[in-house]
Amino acid sequence: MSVTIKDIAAELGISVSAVSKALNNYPDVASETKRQVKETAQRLGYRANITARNLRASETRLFGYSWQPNFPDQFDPILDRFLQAMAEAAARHGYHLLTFPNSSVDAELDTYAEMVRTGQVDGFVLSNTNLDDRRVHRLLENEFPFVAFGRSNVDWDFPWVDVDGTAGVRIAIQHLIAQGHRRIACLAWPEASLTGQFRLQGYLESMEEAGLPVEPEWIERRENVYADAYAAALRLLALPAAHRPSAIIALTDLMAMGVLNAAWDAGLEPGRDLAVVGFDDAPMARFLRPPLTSLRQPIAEVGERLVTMLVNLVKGQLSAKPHILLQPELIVRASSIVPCSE
Amino acid sequence: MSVTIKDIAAELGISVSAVSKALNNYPDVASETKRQVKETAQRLGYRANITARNLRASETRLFGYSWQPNFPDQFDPILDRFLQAMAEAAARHGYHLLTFPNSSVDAELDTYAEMVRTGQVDGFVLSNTNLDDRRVHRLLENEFPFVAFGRSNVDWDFPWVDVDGTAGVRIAIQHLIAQGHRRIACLAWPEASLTGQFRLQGYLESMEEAGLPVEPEWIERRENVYADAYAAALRLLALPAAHRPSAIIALTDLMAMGVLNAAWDAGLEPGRDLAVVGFDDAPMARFLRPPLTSLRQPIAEVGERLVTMLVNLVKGQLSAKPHILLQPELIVRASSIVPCSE
DNA sequence: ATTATAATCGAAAACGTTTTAGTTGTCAAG
DNA sequence: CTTGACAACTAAAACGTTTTCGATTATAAT
Repeated sequence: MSVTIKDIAAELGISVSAVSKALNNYPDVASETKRQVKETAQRLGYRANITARNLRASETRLFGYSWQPNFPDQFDPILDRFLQAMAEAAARHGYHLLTFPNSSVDAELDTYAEMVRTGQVDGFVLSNTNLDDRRVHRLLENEFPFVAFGRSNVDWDFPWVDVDGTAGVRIAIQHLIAQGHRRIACLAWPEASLTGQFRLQGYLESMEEAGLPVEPEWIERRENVYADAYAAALRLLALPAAHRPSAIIALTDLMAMGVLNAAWDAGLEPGRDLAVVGFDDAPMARFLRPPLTSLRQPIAEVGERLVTMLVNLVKGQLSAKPHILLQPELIVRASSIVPCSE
Repeated sequence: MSVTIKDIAAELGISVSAVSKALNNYPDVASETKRQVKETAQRLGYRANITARNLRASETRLFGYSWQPNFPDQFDPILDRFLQAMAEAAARHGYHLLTFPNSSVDAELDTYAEMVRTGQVDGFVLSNTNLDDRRVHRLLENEFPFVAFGRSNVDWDFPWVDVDGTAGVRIAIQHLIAQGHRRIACLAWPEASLTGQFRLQGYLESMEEAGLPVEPEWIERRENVYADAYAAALRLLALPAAHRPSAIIALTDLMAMGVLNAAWDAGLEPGRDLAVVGFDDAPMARFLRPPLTSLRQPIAEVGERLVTMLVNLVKGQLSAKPHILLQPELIVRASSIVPCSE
């Protein structure tokens, strides 16, 4: 069918091992032979059979990436770019990406186990990790190569890249304070989320630094669901005037959309009567009404760093487990630029 | 390292071929032996080495899916669910998905060629096909298995699944007409797009059927870019009152967002002063202001059908090339439910 | 008792590559 | 003339399966 190493050997009247070594630039083959081999390989259109090479080297040059389908009304605004960044970085190193969304944690764990045992991938990229993450635990246990977008337990030593949510929210809060806001609320996540903790911490820190009080009712812990965010925002806006926040930061653009609509429905104009900040800088954030100020994650860099880390890891060229914390960028738009009219 | 077929053979004192045949339920192996083999395989935690099996069978049980990164301000609202549907269907048949976004058509073609020759995948899934699609042309030429989300030249015989854009837009227009609208505009795509042609055809057909005139200036052909859609909508809304459309259908939700914002900026309230319909039913469509009426593509079914078709194709169990046309569903929301006040 | 038939298993090749351990031949040093 | 070093190559094993073909045994039919 397709042209193999054997065909080249036959063509030149030499052995297959000579051909293989010529193609792989072994030192113990004459440069003239190398030249001839490469020339014939080119001429016959030879391409090494990946599967055979993989069997020999017991590797697959494949990385697995799994994510969990979101709730129906949710969406992952950055999956697209994340996948692209990872796939491109992988291709640069001769790897490819195997994607397998799983509907549940258990299904995901099963798939991991299956892939580890069948040797289907050389390593994994995890995302949305959390405290006591079972995937991290399992892979550490099996000593299988992986990197993670996100942190987990501090005593688990594994390579990760994360975006500094604390610093990001601090920047956003400082931006709001600079515009004169003093009553700032935070639409946070349930305590179980480590990412949520980091981001909330940024809120608390910067408020305290600015000497601003934080009323307990300004912190709403909700799931990353539109309806929950909408309801919470309505409640915040219904507070008595002296306590009503003039700015709200939401930990997701999805939640920020709930805030925007709650404001409109409460008879307020977001961007004028209420400052709103989101997180993620989803592609549609700039098209909302008003355009949404949001924290942009350097998602392409995250993907690129993760993959190169993983490549080095499987090659054994990684002495310590790197921990990389990247900084988000505040993209200021109309939803937060109007100074607070105290 | 890991447990192979040889270990089972040694454990039971039989040959590797017997073990292999037992595991694959060959008829010429005693049922008692089968039982023992399977029991030991279970006990030792045996998993067949995929690479070895692939080399033997000269297949990879991998399907390739490539897509082109969108323009910066665009986003693919359905990539997430499409990938999920495909990956899950693939997993059910023992296949996995290799994803490799490419930045240009040429890069994509190169990657295809590379993968075909190295035998890295057993087949491809294409999407966003168009007339004279070079990918389709190449793969047909090489007789390499593939299926496509979308149609192409009528004289090219290949398996595809598509969503009936013509029928979809017809439903939407009929919905608008039923609400009393008579001046309906269409924010279409450049002529080069086959999908755009199909959808526009639905507009033209249903307008003609209803005996409604179509003024040339009601058809705006623009790229699928927010700014272009916004500008076009502003122009439509600036038409003299007698010619100004009371409803606009956009061929994408992204373009529909441009229409919504143009309406607001023109001092109109979309949903009350102007009906707007989009296409795709992006996840955020329901959260827009007002919630956007849109045509929902059965994207999960598209993905599932494509993959099962491809599985049958590579297995040679496909006599004719199937052509499947699925119907979109009109999701009616506030942006179009208020009857036109003529 | 002989032969045919079926049932069960094993030996070995094959997939295409890489790599180890030689093997040859040449040439210079002793 | 021997020895050793070196360059350039080859044979063959190995990776873990699957599958063809032949071998063995037992059973049934003649």
